[in-house]
Amino acid sequence: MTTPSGSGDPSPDDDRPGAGLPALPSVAASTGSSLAVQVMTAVRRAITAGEMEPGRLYSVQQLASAMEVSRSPVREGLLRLGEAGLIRFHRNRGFEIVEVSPTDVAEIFAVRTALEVPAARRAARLAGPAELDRVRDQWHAMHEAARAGDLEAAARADEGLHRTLLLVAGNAQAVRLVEQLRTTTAFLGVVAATSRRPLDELAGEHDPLVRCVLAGDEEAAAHAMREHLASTARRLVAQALLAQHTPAARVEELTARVWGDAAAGY
Amino acid sequence: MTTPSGSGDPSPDDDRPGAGLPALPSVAASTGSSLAVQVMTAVRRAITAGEMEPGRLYSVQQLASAMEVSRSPVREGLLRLGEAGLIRFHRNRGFEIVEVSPTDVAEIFAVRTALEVPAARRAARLAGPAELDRVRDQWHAMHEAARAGDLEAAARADEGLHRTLLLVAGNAQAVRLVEQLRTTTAFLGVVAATSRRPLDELAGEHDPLVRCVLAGDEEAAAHAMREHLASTARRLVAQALLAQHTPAARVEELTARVWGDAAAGY
DNA sequence: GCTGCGTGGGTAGCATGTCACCCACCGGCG
DNA sequence: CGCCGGTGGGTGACATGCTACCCACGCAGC
Repeated sequence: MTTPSGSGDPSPDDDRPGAGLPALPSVAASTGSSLAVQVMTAVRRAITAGEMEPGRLYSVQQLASAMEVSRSPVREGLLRLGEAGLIRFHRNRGFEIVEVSPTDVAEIFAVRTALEVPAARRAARLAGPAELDRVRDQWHAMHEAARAGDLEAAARADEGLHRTLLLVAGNAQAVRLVEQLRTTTAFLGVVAATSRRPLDELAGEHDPLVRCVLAGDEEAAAHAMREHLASTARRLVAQALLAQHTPAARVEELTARVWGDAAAGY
Repeated sequence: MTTPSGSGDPSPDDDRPGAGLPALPSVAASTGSSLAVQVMTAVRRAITAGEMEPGRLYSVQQLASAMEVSRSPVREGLLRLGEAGLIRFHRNRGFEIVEVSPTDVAEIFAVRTALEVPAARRAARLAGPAELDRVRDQWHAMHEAARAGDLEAAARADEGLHRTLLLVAGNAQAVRLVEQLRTTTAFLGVVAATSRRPLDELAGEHDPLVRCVLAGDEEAAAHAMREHLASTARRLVAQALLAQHTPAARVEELTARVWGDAAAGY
């Protein structure tokens, strides 16, 4: 049993599709939820960790034996990832990691701008004391995580902050959609954060936004959110261009093309 | 084999969960794609047709035998529907059709406004001759369908028109998200269209929008799109309120609460 | 040496078996 | 008469068998 790749056959050409696949983080420990979502998490982490790369074909059977579960939950989790656009299935051939293109990133942030800028404006107006406390808490948590260098915690706090603002604005659908978009750009973000050192900077970027929301200044909050998202977009688009081996210029041009009058019109 | 429910046992009490389930439209004919998506389509149609109603518990086994396929593709399709929010699973008890709440509808249209109004503006500016032709074609198709009283065709043309405008605006992610939101409100729309007679009216509502886009008048196109979406939102929110047996008032108040300054700010 | 075709390995998709679990029902006990 | 624990049916989740299908490789023919 175990993985069939372990049968002492170190064939020199590991270039054929799906030969290597370094032992995936066994899914064993986390008993919190269904196996399918554990598989989703594991695959996402494997992608961010660079253990699975785009352009290569993997198979359900392969992952299943690597994770020591059956094919059913693996297939289920992968299908859900596929629906989210993270992987793509090729009928009877396997699936591959979808490379997030710079255009995708720019589009995603255009959408997020359209949704989150008005949300920030509304949050500044509508937030009650309890909600403001929650915003403050997550803000502090983010700075805390940044100081400790804890990437994952910082990402969680960042997500929580944006989520809270959207919730306060009162649109649950927008919360859902933004969260969905976020998972697509997530690994890019992690890679970007590890390759550089903008953790403090990233946390600090939220400061004006949070301050404006706490002060109830609607227009300033909207402006701060727009600036924050634009900054993040530039960073991640550049990262995506880099990952594609494109001569990492054209960042401004790409974001401008997709955004257009967004920055002015919203 | 076949369905076990056909074993000549017309027990009089069909009130227990999931007893009835009138023979679902067998999924046999459409061989275009995987069984799972055929199941999704079939279930959606069953919901719109009123063959499956909210508040009642159904099961995978039940649907599988009704459609004469195995449980695997049914389960797969249902999970995807669940992720989209159309159905909700109750652990070890079955699943139920989720009733689309008026709040959901209002939120969905708030999001669509945020995305589609700028898209209309950009489409008016960026559309080339070929794209304008396509817009025109779909517009004509919609009027044609309205004249013929073909609900489904009209809905397709409507969707195609909005999709084209978003595509012209250059944001594929927005296309994807709007399409996703659309499937949620789809059955409500169908019900609304059948119960009243606003097919011509609905088609005519697109006229100013299309004209402005064709004329390249950005601001007018944006304004027309906003008006169109607001009108549709009012209609569907009212419909949702009606479906919930709520004293169908408060339409304005609900949309205003969710939209807030959206109508002014975008 | 180059091209066309058969063949085999591997894959996704579907069908079916199995299990732990939850809830409704029911009979006995207080 | 009301509460309460046993029990059985039904469910989702997972494991596994099976099949049509696609693609790469290799061999025969030119």
